Formats: sequence, structure tokens, C-alpha cells
Amino acid sequence: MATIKDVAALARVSIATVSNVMAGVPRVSPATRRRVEAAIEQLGYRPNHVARSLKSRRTRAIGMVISDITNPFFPEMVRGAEDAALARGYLLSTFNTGDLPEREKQIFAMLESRRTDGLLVVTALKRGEHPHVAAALSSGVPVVCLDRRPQDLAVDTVTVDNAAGVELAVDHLVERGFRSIAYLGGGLGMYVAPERLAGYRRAMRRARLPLIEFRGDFRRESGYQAGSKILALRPRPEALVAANILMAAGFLEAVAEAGLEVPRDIALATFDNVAILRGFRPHLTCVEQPTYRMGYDGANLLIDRLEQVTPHSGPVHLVLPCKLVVGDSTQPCRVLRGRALASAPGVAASLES
Amino acid sequence: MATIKDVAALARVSIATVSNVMAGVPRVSPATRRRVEAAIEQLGYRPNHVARSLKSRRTRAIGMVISDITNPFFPEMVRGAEDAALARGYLLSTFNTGDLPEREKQIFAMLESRRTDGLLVVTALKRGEHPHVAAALSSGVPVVCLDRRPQDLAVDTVTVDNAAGVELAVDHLVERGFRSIAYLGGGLGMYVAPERLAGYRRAMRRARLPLIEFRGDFRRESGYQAGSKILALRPRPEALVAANILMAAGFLEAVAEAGLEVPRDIALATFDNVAILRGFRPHLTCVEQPTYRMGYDGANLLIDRLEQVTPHSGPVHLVLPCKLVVGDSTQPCRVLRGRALASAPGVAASLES
DNA sequence: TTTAGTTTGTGAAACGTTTCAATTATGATA
DNA sequence: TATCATAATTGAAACGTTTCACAAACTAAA
Repeated sequence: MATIKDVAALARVSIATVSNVMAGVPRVSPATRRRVEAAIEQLGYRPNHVARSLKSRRTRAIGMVISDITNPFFPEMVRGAEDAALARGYLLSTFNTGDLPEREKQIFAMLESRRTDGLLVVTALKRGEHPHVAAALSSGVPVVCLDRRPQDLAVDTVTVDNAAGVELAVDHLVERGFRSIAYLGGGLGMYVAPERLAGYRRAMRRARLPLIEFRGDFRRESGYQAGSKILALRPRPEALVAANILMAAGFLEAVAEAGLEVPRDIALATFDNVAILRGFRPHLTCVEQPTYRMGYDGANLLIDRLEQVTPHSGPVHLVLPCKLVVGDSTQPCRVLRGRALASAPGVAASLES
Repeated sequence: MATIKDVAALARVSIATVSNVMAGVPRVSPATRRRVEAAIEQLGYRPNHVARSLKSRRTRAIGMVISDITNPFFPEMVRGAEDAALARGYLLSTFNTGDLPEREKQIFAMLESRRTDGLLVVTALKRGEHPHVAAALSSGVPVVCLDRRPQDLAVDTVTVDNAAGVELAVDHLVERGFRSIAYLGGGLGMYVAPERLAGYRRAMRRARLPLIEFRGDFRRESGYQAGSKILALRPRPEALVAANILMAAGFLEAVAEAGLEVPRDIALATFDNVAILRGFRPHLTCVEQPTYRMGYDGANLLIDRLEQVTPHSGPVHLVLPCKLVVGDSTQPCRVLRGRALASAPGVAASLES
């Protein structure tokens, strides 16, 4: 592979001149520039980015640390981050921690020894447990946290308005006439969980409805288990709001196992949307997060920091809105229609009570 | 950030000695070794991998080029590749080409200038169009192609037995008594398409059933469009085998739009499985590919090449088997039950005919 | 005490760039 | 033609490692 020396020799100039041509500095005569460019072309020369990084002490590489690309929540976000990074000439490497501390340690060590310029992290950890993120931060490596916001760290974040998102779902259900609306949340250590729960509580309080809360851990299995309990309640809740799609999917399994159906026997709304689900039943009513944008904006924010586009100031917190996508999983169910008939002026009336 | 010089100074040895300690060479006295290790520990020294790469001319980095991580087919494969790479101390960076030639060019240029040691590629291109892969190969960078096998390139590959996979699905349908079984294939330029089509034809010929072929392009939209045509056929086929899950999903939309249902009105089997779909209806009968393994084995094969574990020989082709996962989308449908009643000894008889 | 052999440790070059001070070439002006 | 200003070019150091030939310090045998 040709080096800058080969180019210099062929063009009969010094390597400094070649470097200047590559960098586009103007103090090179047109004639020399042409000669150098011809040599570059002829040799198929590509500057060695490794050497460049060593000298400049900047790798133009950013690392993205997530828990598992296999979780359908992540691919869009990774894609967004990559698009932004590539557009600005940065290399993005993604790492799956699998939530294993040992592996996470290995990954951060690798990131450090490779002198990655900045980090995009979706932390899976609980409050107060960010040894690696904190270490990176204190050693001067910029970090942007996506999706989840560690309150104990002074770090830039890009998140969504989780509370407002759940409120959209609950309001929608209330509007459709549902009154006993249960909520299946995730473990409170996970940052987004308390916010989503708060959204549920706020919307329910506003509608003067009683809280029916269950707690899972954001994984499919917990949705299935909570599902059995929820379906066994008497009276059975008319609707469920799940805090993420994995739990919603688990819940659906419990529903099928009980010989029931969504939305006939119970309505379901959930956080997260997944493209592949279009065409499958039930078509879920969901709170769609701008995951692509989170990745895209996060990467841009990070690169701005790296290039000091913004003068150093306190941490920036971007909060993006969610959007409600109405499917048929929240169509008025049997119980509801019965109630509508019983009360005089129809569904609307039951809302006021 | 501490360098090897700092460590050497603190331990009062030469940098060569520190390097020897790091490399674990035995020509260092225990006393010195301890002194150096203490210094490393005290300074939190981490060798600069960039400098190391420059000197050794090896980056221990591999690039993975796919079309779009957002396609649910890829995450497992990427995960497998990352697991293998990390276990052997390699960095994996994944790139989405989006099937855009311009972007692909940019990506390969980046990979080259960063001196990535080897490449894992799932080529989206058609026969004879692999300028970048061919260039990498001829410049001595090992490449392993996953999932699709470019016949025109002497390159290692890890693929699945596509024909056998489709046969599994068709055989299953035949066994269940279906007789008019349509096939929705993908564009023939895509390598896997002809193999899958061949599997369909072989299985149908074996069962002495007539071919009913449609062609899409592996994208959702084409499944939807082909769906309308398939459903309009008279008599309507009893079953459809889709060549990938995106087209199957598109087909399902067409089914819903026509006011029909799977499997009541038509059975459906497809290539690919996607975890999130568990719990949703219909629960598809599918040909599951070992995508994780493809990534895992591919990365290991590539690293073996990089480290010359295997003496250089001709290209290696790993072919992994697929597995049939039976869901309820291929349960005998209405027409079928009717036919079973008509013929004397039940469904089994109709198979013999 | 030499001599030879074995451990242990080190100096310096090299990897391929960037960068800056210094040098040389080129014109313009006196 | 000599002088000066400006433009163009270059030499060399530096980035942080690895590696190899060599040097120094021991040890064991003669």
C-alpha cells in the first residue's frame, strides 16, 4: 500500500508538500498541486488514518454502547447515529454489553485503549452505578446518554418525554370510554420507568380513575407473568398500558393462553413501535418514540462537543416528543359496549361520571 | 493520559522493558516486572492501541458491511459477529450501506484508510457488481461473505442451505394436505433467490404438484402487491410460501385488506423468523435461519484467516442448515377440510393422488 | 582470576503522518 | 543589479508503540 513517501518521490516533492496538498492548504502552487494529485491518483494513495490519528491525537471514531441490538428498540437508533456520524466523517462502532458487567468492562477498556473520541451510551445500569461512564467523563472523553438520563451524572442527554407519552396512551383509552385501565411498568431502577409511571398516574388522576399497577422488568417473560395475574383479576381490567413492547408481547402470550383476545376481552396500548409488526394481529396502539432521531441528534450533539462547535457550557438535555399511533388493539371491547348501552346518553356520559 | 514513557520513568527502566512486561516476554526479572506492574497500576496506564497499530501494521479491527440493521434479519447476525470478534480481542464496526452505491463507496474508502484488517460482507449487489469487495480482496484484505455467495469471487462464505430450507416448508405443507401451493420469490439477482426458488421447484416436483410462481423483491411492498394478485387468482391457492419475512408481512396486509384471514382462507409459510412476533397472530410457520451462527462462524473464519490459523488454501464455504418452526399459519384451512370430507379415507389419501 | 555463557536490560530505528520553523525561489521595487 | 517582500517548499521533530541488535551484569566453569 502506497504511503505519503511514495507519492512524494513520484511527484518529486517533499512529504510535507504532499501533506499540504491533501489538507488543501493554499500555499501550494497550482503546478505542484497538479503533479501531486496525479501521483496520488496513479498510486491509488489513501492516507493512513492510523498514523494520522497518532499524530493528531484524534481518531474521529465514536463508540456506541447499548445492551442488545437484538432488542427491536435499538436498530433504528443505531442507524440514526451511524447516519449522522458518517455524514460528518466519523466512524461509529457499536457494542452490545448484554448487561454483563464483565463484558461492559472489557468494552470500555477497548474503547479507551483505542482512544475513541467520544461515547454514545444507553446505560442499562441503575442509579449510581456508572463507573465506566463516570471514568470516561472525568478523563475528558465526551459522553452523550441516549434514551435514559442518569441524574447523578453531569452528562449531555437525548431522551423522550416518557411521561407525556404514556399520558397520550391513557388519554386515548379514557376518551374511548375505558375506565379500569391497568399499567404494567418496568423496574424503577431503569430511569425511564419512573417517568412512564408518573405519566400513567397523572393521566389517571386527571380522569379521576383508580390506579391498577403492576411491575415487570421490561423483558418479555415479565410481561407474560404479569399477564397471568392481570387476567385473573376480578373484575378484569378493561385495558392495559404496557411500558414497553417486549412486555406487551409477553402479555399477548398470556392472553392467548387464557383463551382470550385483544381487543375483544381486554384492550392493549404500549410504549414502542416496531415496523415488522404491521400486518400482524393485533395491530397495536402504541406510543412511538423517535428512536432514529435520538440516535441522529445524539451523535450530532456528541460531534459538536468534540469539535467544540458550542463553547463548553453545562450539560445539554434534548427532550423529544412521542407520538401516539392508534391501532385496533384499543377498540372498545365487549364490557365497554355493554356499559354504553346501560348508561343513558352513551359512552360519552360514562366518561363524566 | 499516561504513556509508556511515564511508566518507564516511574519504574526507572527503559520503555523497551515496559513493552516487554506488557507483552509478557519472559526475559524480565521478577523484581523489575513487579516494579513495572506497580507503575502501570499507579498511573492507570493503558497502551495506546493507535500507536501499536501503526507499528505492527495490524489494527485488530474488522468491518461488517450490511444493507440495513433495521431489517430484522440482521441484528442477530451482527450480534453473533460481535460476540466472536470481542472474544478474540477484535473490534467490530458495522456499516449500513442502505444499498446506496455512493454510500457504499464512502464506507469502503473509510475502511481502507483506517486499515481495517478484514471484512465481513453481506452483499446486496447483483452478480458481477462487487468492485469494492474485489478491490479489497485483491489488495490482500481477507473478506468473508455472509448469507449470500457471489459465485464470481474467490471468497470465503458462510451461508445457509436455502433450497433445503424451502423444501422443509413445502414438504410440511404437502404433508398437511395442501395441494395448490404458491411461491413468492425475490429478485433473482440476489443470490439466495435462485436457490430458494430451486428448493420450491424441487419439492413441488417431488410431490407432483403444479408450480404457481410469483416474484417480488424481498421488500414488504412487493409482498403486498403480489398478495393482491395471488388472492385474486381463481381458484385461490391454498397456501403460500414467501421467500422472506418482509414479503410475508406485506402479504398479510393484502390478506387483511381483502377481508380474508391466515390460515382460515390461505395458509402461509415463510423464510426467516423474528423473535418479537411471538405472541402476535398469525403465528407463522417459518424456516428459521441460524443467523447468529452465521455471524459468529463468519467472524471466526475471518479471524482465522487474519491469524493464519489455517494455512492459505482455496476459499472455504460453510453451509449451515435451516430449521422448520411450525406455527399455526399452516393449519389445514377450510378448502382443505372440505376436500378431506369428499375423498374417502381422509386427508392422507389426497396426498397419494 | 579469566573465560565463557546466560540473564537481564537498553538504545535506536521504524511505523506514516502533521506541523512549524527555516530555507529557497520568485517577483517587484529601488 | 541589488534589495526586499512574498510565495513556495522542505527538514526535522513529534505522536506512542514494537523490536532487534547489542551492552551490561551476573554466574559457573576452568
